[in-house]
Amino acid sequence: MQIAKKYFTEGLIQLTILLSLVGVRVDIDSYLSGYYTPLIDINLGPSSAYIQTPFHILRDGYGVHPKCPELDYFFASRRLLDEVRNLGSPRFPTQLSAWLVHQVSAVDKAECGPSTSNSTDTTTELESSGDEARDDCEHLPDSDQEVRQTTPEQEQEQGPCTTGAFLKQESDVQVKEEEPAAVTQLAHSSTLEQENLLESIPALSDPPRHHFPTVDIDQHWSSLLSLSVTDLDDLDSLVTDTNISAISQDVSLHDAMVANMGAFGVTSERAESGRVTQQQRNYFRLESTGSSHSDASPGMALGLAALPFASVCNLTGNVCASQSALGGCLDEAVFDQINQLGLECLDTQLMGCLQNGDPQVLEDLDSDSGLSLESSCGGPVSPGSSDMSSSSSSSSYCDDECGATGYSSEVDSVPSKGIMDYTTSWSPVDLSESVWHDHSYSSTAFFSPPSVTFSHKGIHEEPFSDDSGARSEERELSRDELRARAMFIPFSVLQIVNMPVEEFLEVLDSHGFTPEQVALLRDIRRRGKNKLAAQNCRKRKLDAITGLQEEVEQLQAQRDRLLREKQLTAKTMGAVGQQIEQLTRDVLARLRDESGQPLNPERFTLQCGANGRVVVQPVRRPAVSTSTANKTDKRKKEKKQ
DNA sequence: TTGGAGTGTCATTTG
DNA sequence: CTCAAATGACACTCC
Repeated sequence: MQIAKKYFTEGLIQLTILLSLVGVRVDIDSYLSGYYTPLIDINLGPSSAYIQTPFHILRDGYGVHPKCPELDYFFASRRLLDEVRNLGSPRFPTQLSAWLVHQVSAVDKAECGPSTSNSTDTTTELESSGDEARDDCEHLPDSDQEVRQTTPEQEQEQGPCTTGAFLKQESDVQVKEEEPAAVTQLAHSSTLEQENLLESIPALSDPPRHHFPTVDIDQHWSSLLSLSVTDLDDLDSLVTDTNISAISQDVSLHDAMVANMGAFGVTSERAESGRVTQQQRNYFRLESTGSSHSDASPGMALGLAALPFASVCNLTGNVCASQSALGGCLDEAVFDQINQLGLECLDTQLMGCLQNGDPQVLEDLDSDSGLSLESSCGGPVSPGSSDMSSSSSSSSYCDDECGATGYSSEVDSVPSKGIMDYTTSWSPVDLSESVWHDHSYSSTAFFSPPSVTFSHKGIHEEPFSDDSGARSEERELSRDELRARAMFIPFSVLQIVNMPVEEFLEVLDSHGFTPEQVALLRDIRRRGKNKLAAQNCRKRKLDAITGLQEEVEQLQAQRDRLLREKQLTAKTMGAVGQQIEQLTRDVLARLRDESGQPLNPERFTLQCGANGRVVVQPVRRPAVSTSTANKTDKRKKEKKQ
C-alpha cells in the first residue's frame, strides 16, 4: 500500500478513473489520508517565521558559499517559501480526503444499504481530521467483503437470483424514508450537487431507455465510459451555471498556516448547510423512486475525485514554479531599489561636493566638520603627534557612550596623504557598499566637542568654513568614528571595515599604531562588519516575512480556485452518476429472472467486477451492518464527548 | 509614561 | 587558530 500511494498520486489516477467508471471501487481515501496526515501534523506546529526561522539551516546543497548574502537570501527565502507550501498544501489533500471519505462512504452505503450508522459516520468524518478518516477507510474492505459474501439468510429471504447474479437483501427505499434525519446528515457535496445537476441539466438526466434499442450491454457501457471520460469538459460546461461559492477569503498568515485544517470540512459544510436542508427532500424523493443513483455514483465519484487531485498537483507545481520566479523578480526589484537608494544618496552628496568645487570635500564625502579630515590631509598624522588638547578630546570622546548612530555618519574622512596608497585601493567603492540610514540618536551632541577640540590644532582650521561647518552639523558621527578621530587613526570607519584582511593587517603593522589604536582598529572593524551583518540579517528576515505573506495570499487564491474546481467536479460526477443510474435501470428492465419477470431496479443493481464483467446484484439488506455501524458510530460519539 | 520600531553592539556559533 | 558571516539577545533612542 505504501508503494501504491506514490503510484496513485502520480500516475494511476487515470486508471482509477477508468476503474471507477466501470464500478470498481478503489479505496483512495486510505491513500490520501495516510499520505498526508504527517503534513497535517506539521500544520499544527509553530508558524512564526520571524522568531524561530533558522535561516542558516535553510542553506543547503546549492553549491555556493554559504556565507554569500545574496545567494543565501535567495535560497533561504525560497526554502522558506517551500516550507510554507508544505505547510499550506495539506489543506488541499485534507479537503480532498474528506471529500473522498464521503464518496467512499457513499459507496459503502450503496453497497451495504442505507444504514443510518454509515450516514452518520460519513458526516462525522467530514468534520473530523484525517485520522478518523483513515479509521473509516479501514472499514471499507469489510464492506466489500460484506458485499461479495452472500449469506444464506439473504438468499432465503430474497430468493434465488438470475444467472450469475449475486444475491443481496434490499430495503433501500424503506430504510431511507424511515430515517431521513440520518440521511440528512450525509455529506452533501456530491449528492446535492447531483441534485443541482439533475435540475439544471435535464438532458443529461433524461433517461435514454425509451429509445433504448436492443443493443448489447457492453456497447452501452462502452459508450457510457467514452462519454464519461471524453466528455467531461462538456459536462463541466453544462454544470457551470450552478452556484459556486468561495470560502474564507480574509485570513491572516497564522490562520492560513494553521487554521486551514478544517477549512473545507467545517466551513464548506456550514456554507452549504442551507442548501443541504433545502435539497434533502429532493434527494429523498429521488432516492425513493427506487433508483439508487448512489449505487453507481460512488465509483464515479472515486474515479473523478482523482481528477481534480491530479489537476491540483499539476497546478501546484506550476504555481510554485511561477511563484518562485515571481518572488525572485520581486526580491531582485527590492534589492535594486535599496541599492539605488543608497547610490542616489551617495550621488547626491557627490554632486553637491562637486558643485562646491572643493576637492577636499570630494575626498571627505561625509565628514561632519572636516576636523579630523583636514588634520589628516594637512599632513601625515602620526600616533605620537597628539598634543594635550587632542588627548583631552580623545578621552572625552571615548568616555562618551552615546546612542547608536546610523551609517550616514559612517562615510567619513579620507585618510591622510601619508596613507593615500590605501585610499586609492578602496575608497570610492566602499562608499557605495555602505548602507545609508537616516536615523540619528544623540550623535549631534557629539558633534560640537570634536569641532572645538580639533579647532585648537590651528593648522587645520582652514577648512572650517561656515558652509562646511553647517553641512557637518547636519551629519553625525558614530562612536567608532569619534573614537578613531580621537585616537588619530587616519582611516575612516568605512575604510577600516571594508578593507581586505591582508591590507588591514598591513595597515596595523606598517603604521606604528599603539596597542590602543590597534585594539580600536580591530574593534571598529569588528563592529562595523557586525553592523552590516545585522542589517543584512534583519533585511533578510523582513524580506522573508514579506515573501511568506505574498505566498500566503497566492495560496489562498489557489485554494479558492481548487475549491471551485472541486465543486465543479462534484457536479460532473453527479451527472455521470445519474447517467449510470439510468443506464442501470434500463439494463435491469431488460433482464428477466427465472420466472420471466423483469428485474426490479429497486431490488437489484448492476455491479462491475474487477474482470470487467457486469453482474446483477440484489440490493443488500443493511440489518447487520446497521447494528455494527451504530456501534462504531456510538463509539465515535463517545470519543468526541 | 509606555510600548513598538529601528538600530547598534556583544556573544556565540558555524563554515 | 583566525576570520567572516549569521543570529539571538540586549540596550538604547525615537516616536
